[in-house]
Amino acid sequence: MASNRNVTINDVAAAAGVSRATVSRALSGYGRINQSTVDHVHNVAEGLGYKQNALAAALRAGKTKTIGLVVISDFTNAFFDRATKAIIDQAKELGYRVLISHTDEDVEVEKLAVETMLSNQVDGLILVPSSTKKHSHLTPKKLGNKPVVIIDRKLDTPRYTTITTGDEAAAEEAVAHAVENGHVNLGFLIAVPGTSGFTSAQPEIPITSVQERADGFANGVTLAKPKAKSVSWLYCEDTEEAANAAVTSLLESPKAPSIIFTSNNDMLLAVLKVAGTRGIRIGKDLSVISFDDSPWAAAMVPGITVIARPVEDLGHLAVTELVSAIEGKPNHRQIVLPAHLIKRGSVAKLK
Amino acid sequence: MASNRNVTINDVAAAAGVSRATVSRALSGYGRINQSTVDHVHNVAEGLGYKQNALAAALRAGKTKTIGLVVISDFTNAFFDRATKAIIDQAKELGYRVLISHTDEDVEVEKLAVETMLSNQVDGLILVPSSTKKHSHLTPKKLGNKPVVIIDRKLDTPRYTTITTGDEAAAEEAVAHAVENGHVNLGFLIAVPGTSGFTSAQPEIPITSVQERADGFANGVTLAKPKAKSVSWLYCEDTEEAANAAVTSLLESPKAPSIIFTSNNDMLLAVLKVAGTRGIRIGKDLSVISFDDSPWAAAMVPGITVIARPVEDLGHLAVTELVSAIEGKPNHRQIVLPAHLIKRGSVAKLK
DNA sequence: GAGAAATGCGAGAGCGTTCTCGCAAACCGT
DNA sequence: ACGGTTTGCGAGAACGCTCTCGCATTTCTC
Repeated sequence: MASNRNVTINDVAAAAGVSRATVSRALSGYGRINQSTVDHVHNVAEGLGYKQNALAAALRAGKTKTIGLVVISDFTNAFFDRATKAIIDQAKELGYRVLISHTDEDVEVEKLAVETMLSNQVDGLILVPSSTKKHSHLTPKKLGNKPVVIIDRKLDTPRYTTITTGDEAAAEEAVAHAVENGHVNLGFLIAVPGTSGFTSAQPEIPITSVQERADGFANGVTLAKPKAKSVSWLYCEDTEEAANAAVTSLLESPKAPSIIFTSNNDMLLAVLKVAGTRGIRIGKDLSVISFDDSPWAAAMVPGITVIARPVEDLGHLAVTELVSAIEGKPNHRQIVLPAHLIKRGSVAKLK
Repeated sequence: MASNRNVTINDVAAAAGVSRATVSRALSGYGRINQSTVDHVHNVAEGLGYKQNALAAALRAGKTKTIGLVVISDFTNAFFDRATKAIIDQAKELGYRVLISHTDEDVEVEKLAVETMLSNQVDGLILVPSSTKKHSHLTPKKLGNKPVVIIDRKLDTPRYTTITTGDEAAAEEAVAHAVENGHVNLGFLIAVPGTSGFTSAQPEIPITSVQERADGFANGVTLAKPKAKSVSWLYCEDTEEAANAAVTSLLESPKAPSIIFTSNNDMLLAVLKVAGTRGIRIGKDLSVISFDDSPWAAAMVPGITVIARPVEDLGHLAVTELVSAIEGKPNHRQIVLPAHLIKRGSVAKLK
């Protein structure tokens, strides 16, 4: 049985015949030290299989080189996986590790997640807040005055660097595109966390990005040149069952839309599924435009016309901004990255 | 400007008029202590906004309550996101945090990732190893004798608890299903990391799960009752370009298959895309069965027949096993979770 | 009510680092 | 050759916590 204790800096010091301080200097590369000692210590350390204890180093130095990521996660993961991967990769690039926690759009879970992060002494936080308004647990004081970057959505009091995507303009563009193609019966299917089932009366939308999408759609309708004949709005719980029911109701309505705009991929899949079951052909009998691009939306026949958001750029930038703040350049920027329409085959040309 | 230092256990001790030891006892709930003191300390701690420094606690106690996850990540993320989420959630359930790192099927990256994990004193590791054979950096000694659970694939020397899915049997079943439906011209498209472009000669497959899929397909062919007329094998780099080229080559071959089996979703999407471009209808002109289920495979028209792997169960179980080992019940189990065929509409019934 | 047992708490060491301080030796300029 | 500067390194404190040990006090037992 091998010795169970890890080899520490003391062991290296003893073996190299120098002091702890010198070993630390040699390995961390700071202070005044002779190059030959550095080499010697390195060799001894390697020989012993020494690995720094990041915990002890962090405790002493007061920085962990770790950033906390508190993120939601929808069931098709259009945002979560891509953003997460981009964040982890860019963090690694800049010498940081990432601690990840989910909140399923639940404020209490979010509060706990943040506390765990702080307890683990993360150097900074990237947050996808679950609510625009309920963020009393996200004050600078409660966050230990650590750098914070908010992504994907905004808080109603803009206190931190925030990076979002230009969903409103893109939604508007999507409606214009539909109208240009002769669609005058428009359906909108908006996923709203906290809703139960679905409703046509607009509920309070706790997420700014979703609100912006709804606003963008509404603007698009207002601006439409040949005035839209019928417009149906449905606000829906973000579950498969509710989404399916909502789509069914939309298709069975007397004023059934010729095109449905969906606010995320969960809703899109419900449209695809229900339409498929009923023999309704996408891009012919029914058109659809959805938020968020994905490999499968591009590969389907016909390809789904989507509003693509630069999710990787967003994650990448979030880390860059955060690390810059951690390393002493605090700034509260409000960044909006452009989203854009990718036209594929899911919008039929009517008339 | 608020005091920048965090409130420590010393501050609580001073404010409560007791010793550090008592505060620790009160908050961590161990040792002999009066209930009224516990309450008092809790109140004071709360009043001061005390938050434990997990780093210091971990350093002293020798356990971090953190598990390291080293995982690959394919571009359609059929495995990564679902497994990751399941792992994080189950870890949280059991009181653990998760540190995540990617290896893009690169052994060197993997080595570095593992070292980072160890430096951060994770209590155990969950690994998706990038190579069956190259794992000299994964010896128990190099892993600090920490508990390890291998998932999704095996090492050639089974040293750790390993959880995989029964891909071979499921692949066999898939071929049988195709043959039953009259398919005798079979195409197999296998993604093999490390391959350049695509080739019909079987390269060395560094990943056991992929090897098992290939074996299962081969068994299926051997067992086929009405003997298969033509069988084409293509081994392909896991990139979009290579996959598209491979599919094109398969479709243009004189012995073009009536059904293509794909070893993952990346390959499936290539089939879908190329077929779509050429006006070939899935489930009619061309059939397809792929590994890994996903919401979109189910929602497409026709639905894609897939071999579904219990990815969430796998992640869940991995954490449970790992934590059990961390907490003193070391065991080296080899667990195989069943994969199963989900029949949807992408397999045409011929003649 | 006296001895034994149990209870509550403080002192202090130690986890593995980093980093300031100060001292000795080496180097410099004139 | 001598004061001054530079260079290299060791001593030791500190980061915030846990946990053993031992002492004082309370409670139990007959």
